[in-house]
Amino acid sequence: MSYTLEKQIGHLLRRANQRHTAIFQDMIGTAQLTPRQFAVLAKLDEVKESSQNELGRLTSMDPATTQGVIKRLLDRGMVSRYAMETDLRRKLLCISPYGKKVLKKTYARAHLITQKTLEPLTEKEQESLLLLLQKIT
Amino acid sequence: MSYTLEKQIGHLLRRANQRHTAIFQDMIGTAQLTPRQFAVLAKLDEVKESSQNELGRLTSMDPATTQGVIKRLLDRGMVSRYAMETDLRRKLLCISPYGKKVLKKTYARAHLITQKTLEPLTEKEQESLLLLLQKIT
DNA sequence: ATTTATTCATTAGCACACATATGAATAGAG
DNA sequence: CTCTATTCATATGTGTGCTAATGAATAAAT
Repeated sequence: MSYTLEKQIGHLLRRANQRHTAIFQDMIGTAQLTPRQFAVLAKLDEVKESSQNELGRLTSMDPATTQGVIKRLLDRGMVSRYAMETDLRRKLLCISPYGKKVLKKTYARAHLITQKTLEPLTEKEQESLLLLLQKIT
Repeated sequence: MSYTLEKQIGHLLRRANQRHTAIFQDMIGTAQLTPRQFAVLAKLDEVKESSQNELGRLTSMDPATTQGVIKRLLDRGMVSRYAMETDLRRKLLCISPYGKKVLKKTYARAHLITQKTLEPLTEKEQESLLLLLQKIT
């Protein structure tokens, strides 16, 4: 009946995620963005425009979660929303000039956060971990 | 300026965790336990008794989160709570007979959930992943 | 032995994350 | 060209997960 919580993949994934989130929180600085908010801004900067649900799919969030994240970014003026004439269900989203400005200042910090998270590993181990995680995704 | 969300450690950890949670949800069966609830029951079965905060530390949850998880397990009669005479701040927790019964029936499923989560990887890759995750924790 | 610091459990508030349901709008099949 | 199925955004409810604050109790230090 040996069951060791500390060696379970679920527990380890959760703890690793926990640590990364804490590092993110610590190092993200004055931008005051959450990991999800940053991911959405970065993706929106990449694709330029997108509907809400589509953006959620691009960042691996379900519609209900996406709605909340976008709402907070709208409230803070980092994202703009327009009605779409060709499809009245959709509302097109794009990053606002302010959102873009914040994002640009945050990329460097995001890089440092990634470094700090992977710090305990060698270069090869880092690549290996990313590869293995991609495989189970 | 190249920033690829899909290759970020944070994003990959989150997605891997997401997938594991979904598998857990799918396969946990009639016990209707969440990953956290199962972790707490398993740990409580291991240590036999513990205060709430201590149990939280053993399962990597902060006191506020622990409180909610324990409350739901208490409501469902899977955990019992006693006042502690030597330290009036603490309340001793232990798994109830019903909780133990549910837990025993769930261990096998937990094992299958782990297998399913790691399925895309070879045996060596699985060990490697667990090791790397432990290192960044 | 009194002050100070720490710990315990709880609460409030914010931010995901998911299931499920809704009404509106579009797309697909006959 | 209807009827049906799907998609879009939203809403509600539950369950983490965190910060910060609280009051009660214990431990540590002078």
